[in-house]
Amino acid sequence: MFIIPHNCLSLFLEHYYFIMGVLRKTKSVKLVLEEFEKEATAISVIILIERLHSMMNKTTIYRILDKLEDDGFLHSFLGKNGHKWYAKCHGCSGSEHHDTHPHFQCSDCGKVDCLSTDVVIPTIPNRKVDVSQVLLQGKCEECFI
Amino acid sequence: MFIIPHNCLSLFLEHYYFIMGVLRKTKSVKLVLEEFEKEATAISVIILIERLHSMMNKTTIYRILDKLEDDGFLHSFLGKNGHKWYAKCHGCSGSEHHDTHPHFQCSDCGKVDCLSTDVVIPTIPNRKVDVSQVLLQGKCEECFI
DNA sequence: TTATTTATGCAATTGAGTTGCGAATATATA
DNA sequence: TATATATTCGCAACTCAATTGCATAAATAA
Repeated sequence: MFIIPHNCLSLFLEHYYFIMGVLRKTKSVKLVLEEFEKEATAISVIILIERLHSMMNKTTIYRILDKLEDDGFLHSFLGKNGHKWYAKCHGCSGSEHHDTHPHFQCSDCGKVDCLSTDVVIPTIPNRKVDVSQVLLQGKCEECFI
Repeated sequence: MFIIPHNCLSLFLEHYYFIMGVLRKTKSVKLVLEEFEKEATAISVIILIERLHSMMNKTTIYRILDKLEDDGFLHSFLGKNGHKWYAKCHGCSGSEHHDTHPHFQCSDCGKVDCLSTDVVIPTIPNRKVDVSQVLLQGKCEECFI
């Protein structure tokens, strides 16, 4: 794995172009990647469309997010009302996603973070658990007085 | 709490009518309750609409489910594609829901169960966790060879 | 530069869930 | 039992996230 300095847009892009299965270096892909570079937290598709709608079509956004997830660059999950969110992956590849970490959504401001704290999933008799989706809701650091 | 024999429809209904804030004993409410009496697992709204569409309108189903949840008789959660599921509550009241148990969705047959096994949610520094939603996915007892 | 492949924009569509409103039905009152 | 009145229901229209098909635009290969 490469270590990408947090505010280096070009390296971040290069990293993606180098590692992943992108076929064309388009302006749209660059714009979407930049949003995730700027943002430490997760971003919902709705917010992303809102931010980028003057620069690209929502269909394009959906398609790029799909692709970035396939490539192991982003992972997706559902927020509290079933809407889709995306966040950067750490240590994932195109062939496998390693992000079974919980997500935390603030009930006040709506912000969503990836938590590094692990949630221990108990083994269930006679069942095989492949994926675990944990969404915690409450007050985030800023809304928690 | 009353103990309701599992195959006794009338007692099940009476229990609801006795405990809850239902105002009218309608045929529609009875039909929905009977579906949950028959079924040990959770039921998705989509399946419920499919089953009952010849007997009642989908709007009515949505409204009844809403009400039964308010009354603490059912609890709801989102399945893997963000669609709503409902299951019977155990030990909930109109004022408070006690079902923070995980749900298990089979990736083969799609069935969803409530698990009694508890998932321990770690305390997160500087945050207050109010709600935890845990959805596990894998193979259920029947699809697990 | 030109040919070829892939990505994008646009418009239309899908499908879960919601809303407003008039009609039907359950319960209360006489 | 008949009538009043409050709640519930059905229907149609709507909202909104997400998807699809197809013609056009843009990126890369030749």
